[in-house]
Amino acid sequence: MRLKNSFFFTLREDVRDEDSISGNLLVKAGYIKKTSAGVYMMLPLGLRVQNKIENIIRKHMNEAGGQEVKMPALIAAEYYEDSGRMKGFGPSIFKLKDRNNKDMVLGPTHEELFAYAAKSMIRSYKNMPFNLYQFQTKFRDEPRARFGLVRVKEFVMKDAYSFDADEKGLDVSYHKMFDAYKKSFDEMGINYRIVKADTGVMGGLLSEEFQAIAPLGEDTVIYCDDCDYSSNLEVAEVIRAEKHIKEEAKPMQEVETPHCESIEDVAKYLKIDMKDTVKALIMNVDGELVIFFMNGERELNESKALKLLKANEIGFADDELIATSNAVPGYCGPIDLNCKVVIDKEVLEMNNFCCGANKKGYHLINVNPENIHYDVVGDIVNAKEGDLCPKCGKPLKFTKGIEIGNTFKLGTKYSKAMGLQYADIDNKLQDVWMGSYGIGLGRTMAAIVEQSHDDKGIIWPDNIAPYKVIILQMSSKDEKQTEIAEDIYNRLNQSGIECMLDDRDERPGVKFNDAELIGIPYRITVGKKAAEGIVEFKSRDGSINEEYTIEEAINKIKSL
RNA sequence: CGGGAUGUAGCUCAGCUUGGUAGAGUACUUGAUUUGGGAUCAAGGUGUCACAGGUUCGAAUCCUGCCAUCCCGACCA
Repeated sequence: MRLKNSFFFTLREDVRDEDSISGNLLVKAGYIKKTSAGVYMMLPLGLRVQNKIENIIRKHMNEAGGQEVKMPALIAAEYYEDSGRMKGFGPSIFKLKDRNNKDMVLGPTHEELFAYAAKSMIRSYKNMPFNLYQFQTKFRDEPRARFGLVRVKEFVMKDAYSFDADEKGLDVSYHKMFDAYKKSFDEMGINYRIVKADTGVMGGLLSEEFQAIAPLGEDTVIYCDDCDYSSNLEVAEVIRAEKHIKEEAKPMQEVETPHCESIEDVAKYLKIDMKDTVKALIMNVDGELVIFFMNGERELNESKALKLLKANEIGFADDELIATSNAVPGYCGPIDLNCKVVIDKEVLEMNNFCCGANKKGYHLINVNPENIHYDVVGDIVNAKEGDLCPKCGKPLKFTKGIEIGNTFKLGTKYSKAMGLQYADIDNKLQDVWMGSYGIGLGRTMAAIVEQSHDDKGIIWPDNIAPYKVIILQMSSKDEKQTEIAEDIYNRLNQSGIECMLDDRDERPGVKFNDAELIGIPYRITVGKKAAEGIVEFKSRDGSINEEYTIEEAINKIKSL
C-alpha cells in the first residue's frame, strides 16, 4: 500500500468521544470511525487487522474440524419466540417488522438458527458429531455502549456450535473447541485467563470465559497463583479468611441509633467492627419484595441472588413496594419481617452481631442465628480481597478482564426448544447435545491494543498488524531515495510480505510519528545514507535498531 | 434506568456571565524558502453555532422543549 492517494488518515489530537486507550488510539490512527454510540466503521487498516484475527481463528476452527457457514443476520422473530429468548434478551434484542408486518430481529447470537439448520441433517446418532461455525455480525442493543470496540451494539463474532449424541460426546467436542481457543489467543500473543462464569441468558450447563487482562476490563477476574483456580466474580465461591470467633451467645438487646441509616454509620456510632454487623438490601425480585441480609462488609451479588431464587429480574424496591411490608428502610433486621427474607450463609456463622431492629432509630446487638427468621439461605455475596481460594486455601488475587471469548456447554436446552432429535441405536428419539462457542473480533482487537501500546501509539504483534513493514522515504524529491524505496517496496511485495510505503510529501517527523501511531512492527527508513546503499531498520517494540544494506534489510524482514 | 457533563470550522477548543451578526490552534489550497522527529513566511477557502420553538429591533449567548455524545452508578438501608 502506498500512502499517497490511499484512504489513510491520522488525527493529531485525542478525540473527545473516546476515553479508553484502545478506542482513542484506534480512532486517532485511522483504524475505525464512530458513526453513532456503539457503532463503528472499519476503515482499511481496521478491516485488515480484523481479517488477521479472523484468519487465525479460522485456521484453528478448521483444524478442530469445524465447517464454515454463514447464517443471516436478519431473522424471523419466531425462532427466538420458540426458544423463549425473545423474553430472555428483553430490550437488548433489535426488533423490526417487514412490509407484511412480520416480526423480525437482528440476530444477537445464533443458537436457534444453528439448531434449526442441524435439523436438516440430523436423523440418527450416526450423523454426529459435527461442528459448524461462522463469522457474522451480531446486533445487541446494549444499555450502555462504551470503551471503543469493547462494548458495542454491532460487532462481528466468530460463533461455533457443536452437535453430539450425548453428554460424553459434548465433552469431547467442547474440549476440542476449548483447545482451539487457547491456540488462537496464544497465537495472537494475548495475556488472558480462563474463568468459570455465569451461563446467563444462554442457559446450559457450563460457561467458561477467556478474559484478556486489562485495567479497563468490565469483569472482575479472580484467580489463585498457587493452583489453577480462576473464576469470574459473578460466580466465585466465597471463602472468608478470617473466621467469626464463636463466643457465648449474649442476650439480644435493643439500642438507640439515631440517624444511623447506613451500616457504616451504625458501626461508627456503636464503635463496633463492620464484620460484626448484618446489613439489609430491600429488593424487588420479579415484582416481589425480598429483603437480603448479609455481613456488613459484603456486597450483594445480583446474579447469584437471581439464580438462588430462580428469578429473572432484580432491582431496588421502590417505596410503594416497601410499604407492603413492615420493613423500615435503614433499620431493617431479619427479625419478624412479614415478607420474603433471604440470608447469606455467612450470617449463620456469625454470633452476637448487630442488625436493624425494624424500628426507626434503633438497632439490635448481640443477635444470634437462633434469633432470626428467614425463608432462604445461600451464597449471595461477592468475593473480596482477602478471601481464600476454594480449591487450595491460599489468598485469592483480583484483576480486571475483557471477555474476548466464551464457551458454553448448552446441553439439550436449544435442541428441546427447537425439536432437534435423533434416533439412537435402539431407534429411540433423543435430544441432541449442543455446545456454543463465541469470540468477539473487535473486542479482541481492542484487548490487544489495551495490552500492547506506548505513549506514541499502538504496538501490534507481527501477525496482527495490518502490514508487517513500513518504508519511510525521507524526501519524496530525492531520486536516489525514490529508487531505493520503490525497489524495496516492490521486492517485498513480490515476496508476499505486506508492506506500506510512505511516499507522501511530508516532513520526516510526520512520517515517524504516523508510523509509530499506527504501530507497524518494522520500519525501514530510506534517508541520509541512501546514496551509499544504507537504510535504517527499526522494530516498533525497540528491540531492533540497526543500519543495513538494502539486501540485508530485505533478508532481515524475510527472516522475521 | 438514575446522576453528571458536553454539543461552535475536518479535528481540539475559546466566545455565552453582561445579547449587537463568528474566533484561535491544527488541518486544507496556492506560492516561496525548507527537508532526519508533528517546518517558516505570505496569501486564501472553510460554519444550518446539534435541532425546534419562544423573548427581543437584534440570539451562539437569555427562556422552554427536544435530540445526540461521553463519563459515573447500577451495591444504598
